[in-house]
Amino acid sequence: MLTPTQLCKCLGDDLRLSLICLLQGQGEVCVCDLVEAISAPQSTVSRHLAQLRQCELVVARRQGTWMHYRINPALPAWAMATLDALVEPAREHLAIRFPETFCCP
Amino acid sequence: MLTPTQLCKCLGDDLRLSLICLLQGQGEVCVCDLVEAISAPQSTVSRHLAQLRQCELVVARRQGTWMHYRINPALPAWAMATLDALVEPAREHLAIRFPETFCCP
DNA sequence: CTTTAATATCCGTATTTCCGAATATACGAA
DNA sequence: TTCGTATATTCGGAAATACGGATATTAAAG
Repeated sequence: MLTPTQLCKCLGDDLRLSLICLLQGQGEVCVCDLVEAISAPQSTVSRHLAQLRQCELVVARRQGTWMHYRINPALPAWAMATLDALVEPAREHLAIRFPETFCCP
Repeated sequence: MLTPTQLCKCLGDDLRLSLICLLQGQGEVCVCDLVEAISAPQSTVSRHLAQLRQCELVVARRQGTWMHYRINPALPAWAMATLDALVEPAREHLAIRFPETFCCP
């Protein structure tokens, strides 16, 4: 079960916080879009996504060879509130820009 | 200036999050009370307090030989909102208990 | 000026975390 | 089955972080 310390540890990294910013309010996003938006090596993005999954901050759905990630909708209220407080200033600070077109249907 | 990632990094540690829980809503608390409440070596507590000060999450006021710490009242709104979301569940998870009597006036 | 109490800093060590190339896996198409 | 694409995991090494005993600093008291 997700603890406050774990949540903060997850969010206390530029790359993971960027991933959360890209997912928050976007429904599902596939890995290739995340890799492109973050412009980091695929293995790095995948490793951080696994960590977010481990903490149950995100959930994944496979569709063929693609994996679609989204914020875990079953997150406890305090965790949701934390994301709500952080995502907007984080988007600014990390200069998050969404991909112009999403690669997966 | 405090960034979202920095804030999360600060809160992503049991001891530092415990300190924040002890300070939140309590006004000023002196180091000896924090050391007692957390029951960790004094040098450890002091080191983490320095880190929180460095990020401007807390401010300190000297009164004689004592140091009184409190949450930085000038924290940006998003940081305040983050603390508000996290402190209550963190108090439960970390089993924070306040000292019965405070040692300093 | 010396002592005592409260707090901060130093320092060597142990642990954790991060990275990305290489490799493995899962799946659909031919 | 074989190939190609998307994603995950492995691995060794580099960097950051945490620890706590010892020591330094600061200030009040005698």
